[in-house]
Amino acid sequence: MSRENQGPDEGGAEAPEQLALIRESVRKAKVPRAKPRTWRGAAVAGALPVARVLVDKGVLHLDRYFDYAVPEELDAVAQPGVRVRVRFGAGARNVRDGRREGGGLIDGFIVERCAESDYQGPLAALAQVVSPEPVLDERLLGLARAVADRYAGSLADVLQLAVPPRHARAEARESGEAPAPPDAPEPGSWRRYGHGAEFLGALASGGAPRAVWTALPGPEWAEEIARAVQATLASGRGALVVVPTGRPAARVDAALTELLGEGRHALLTADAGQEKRYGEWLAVRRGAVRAVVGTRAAMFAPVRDLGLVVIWDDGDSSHSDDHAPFPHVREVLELRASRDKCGFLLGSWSCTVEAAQLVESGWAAPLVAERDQVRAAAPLVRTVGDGDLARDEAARAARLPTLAWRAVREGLKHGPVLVQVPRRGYVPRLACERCREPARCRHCAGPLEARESTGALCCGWCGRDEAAWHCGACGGFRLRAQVVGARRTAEELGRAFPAVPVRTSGREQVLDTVPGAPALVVSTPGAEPVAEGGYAAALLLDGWAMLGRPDLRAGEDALRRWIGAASLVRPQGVGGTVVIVAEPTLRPVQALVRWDPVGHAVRELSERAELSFPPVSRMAAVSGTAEALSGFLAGAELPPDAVVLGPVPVAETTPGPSRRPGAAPPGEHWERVLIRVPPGSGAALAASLKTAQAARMARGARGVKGARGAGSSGGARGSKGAREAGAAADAVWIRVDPLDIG
DNA sequence: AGCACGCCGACT
DNA sequence: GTCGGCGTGCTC
Repeated sequence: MSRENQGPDEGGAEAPEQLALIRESVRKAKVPRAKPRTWRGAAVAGALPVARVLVDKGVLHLDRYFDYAVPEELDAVAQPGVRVRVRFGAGARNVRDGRREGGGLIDGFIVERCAESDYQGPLAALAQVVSPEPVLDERLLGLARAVADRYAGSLADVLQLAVPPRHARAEARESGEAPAPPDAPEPGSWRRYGHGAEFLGALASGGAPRAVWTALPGPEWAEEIARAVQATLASGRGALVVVPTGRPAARVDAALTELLGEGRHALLTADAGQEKRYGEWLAVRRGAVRAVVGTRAAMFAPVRDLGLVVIWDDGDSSHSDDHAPFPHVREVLELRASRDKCGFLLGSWSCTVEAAQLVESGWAAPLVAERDQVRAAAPLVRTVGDGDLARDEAARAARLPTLAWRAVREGLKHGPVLVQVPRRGYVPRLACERCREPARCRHCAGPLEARESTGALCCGWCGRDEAAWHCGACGGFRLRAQVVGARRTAEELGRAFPAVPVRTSGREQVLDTVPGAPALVVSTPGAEPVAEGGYAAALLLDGWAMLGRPDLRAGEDALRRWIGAASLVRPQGVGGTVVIVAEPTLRPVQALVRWDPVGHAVRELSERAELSFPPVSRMAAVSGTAEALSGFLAGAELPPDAVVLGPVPVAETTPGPSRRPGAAPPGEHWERVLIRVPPGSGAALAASLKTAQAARMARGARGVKGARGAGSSGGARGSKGAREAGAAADAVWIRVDPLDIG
């Protein structure tokens, strides 16, 4: 049943403007098309009087547009892409005595101007055009929609990531003119790679090459990226570079300034203020700046005539957005490269399984150096395994094997020495030092943990203290336990090498660079300072801890972090040495010794294929109460080749600073299924999940609380009885490409 | 989410 | 008759 408020003057041939106010609702035969009009009888735009608006209201509407009438006075500014404010809500149609009540003002974007609407009813008018700046052009909208589809998320959620909040002062400033394109660069150190010069040449001549680039260790990568950008600019196109954090962003920024001069590129990072951020973004959108380097939010930067997208170090978890629908920079840039037919460059010292897959599928070409180039650039890597440690009683007590000791002492004669220590709290699980049997609670067999505060042993499941643990398998009573933090390692090393300054770099305080003079630099992974002239040596401690995590990516991640540290060390030709304390038979350790991250990734990839694991198969996780989950699955029309794994109980909300999205709210029991589809069915899976979710929302199921950020929780649980409790219980969380599997 | 509509029981 | 609680459905 439709409830049209058709006025008496309805359906005639009168001009769209100057329509009388609608009074009481009069039911009439359906009129095929609604005429735009405004409530107070104000005039509407003559041509294209309907504005199709994307209302920015989260998960509610999924991907629907709403039509509004364009008042005459807004005709000129109400162009596609501009931000608007509109009345939205049930109250908006409460028409009595010509007064509209309720229906608050909310933000939206005009997506399109049309001659008529297919909505059968009177249109409300745009309340306000916030600014004439067309921030959401067709390209960006298309990309946002593709990302929403890929991740089974809502368009509005993606737009929140893609369009920064407006800042009026920034908008008022002129952005200036785009400078003339620079000359094409010399290949420089790109010559070290088989097809490096060729790749640059293709970019400079307007081509769209796609490459997975395994960067040689050392500091040249930033300049190499800058040269690729310059080559793209030389072709008259724009370029976009996304790096994981502010530090590498600063390096690429410096390299671009060096190569292109000031003012030819924008730096888009999270720590800039809103005004600066929006100003830079606008300069990019307006075409005044053609090159962008930034962290993950920059992946949506509206670069004009995009010719190249670059992602550096795609294995870094910072590339995964932490807002719904959790898009990953690599995936978004892949979409951009495909949609805009532009070049694509994925660079890393290491290699993810996903990168290997891009090469294997033929989507991108490998961009690698010859073996002798690798040997010339990489340090010498030596291992200290369990066997060596066992034979090395004295060193064991000091946690520093003889070989490592010697490498440090030797290195310190020639320059700074890096010591990489896993972060505290990076502990996998406690195990018997002698036989490696995991340490379990004698009551419930849960994993034993060391209490944060006291270090005392307790059970991670039942919480009981364990005062006198001994190994059930071999009777040993020593645990291989906590990773010693960077600070304590620094103290120990300071005592061992009293004449040498010791510096630490970690989460709280990250050092950017250290001088080339002899010093011990103790750092957690990812926080390693760059040393002037490179480190003379590096020591990678507690490798077992890095590998011990119950995660599909543990091996790949460990190798990435080791290579990240080892890449800061001088080449072996000038004495650069790395000592890693880890079992030399383990695959990632061997890959480090051989400096073969690609081989490692390729092997992982084939194993994942055999096991039907991502990224070969695509997975999605759906979580909620048992009831909501079964209801969702019953209603979903999954692709025929989908396999549903589970449900299994969701791990209790982890006690920690950030509650993981998809974890059960406190006091609720949630379950999770993983849904897996074979290669080629990923899009169908996402579509079916989105459809099922939309259908559920349309019926009573209330939106997922906190879908827009992990924070918000329960609401008015239990207060108003079944309705609200039922609504919360109905909600399910959907995450395509969940991170924590394995 | 909000909000209005409408159905049904209770009461001046 | 009419008031108001709450279940249902819509938002241009």
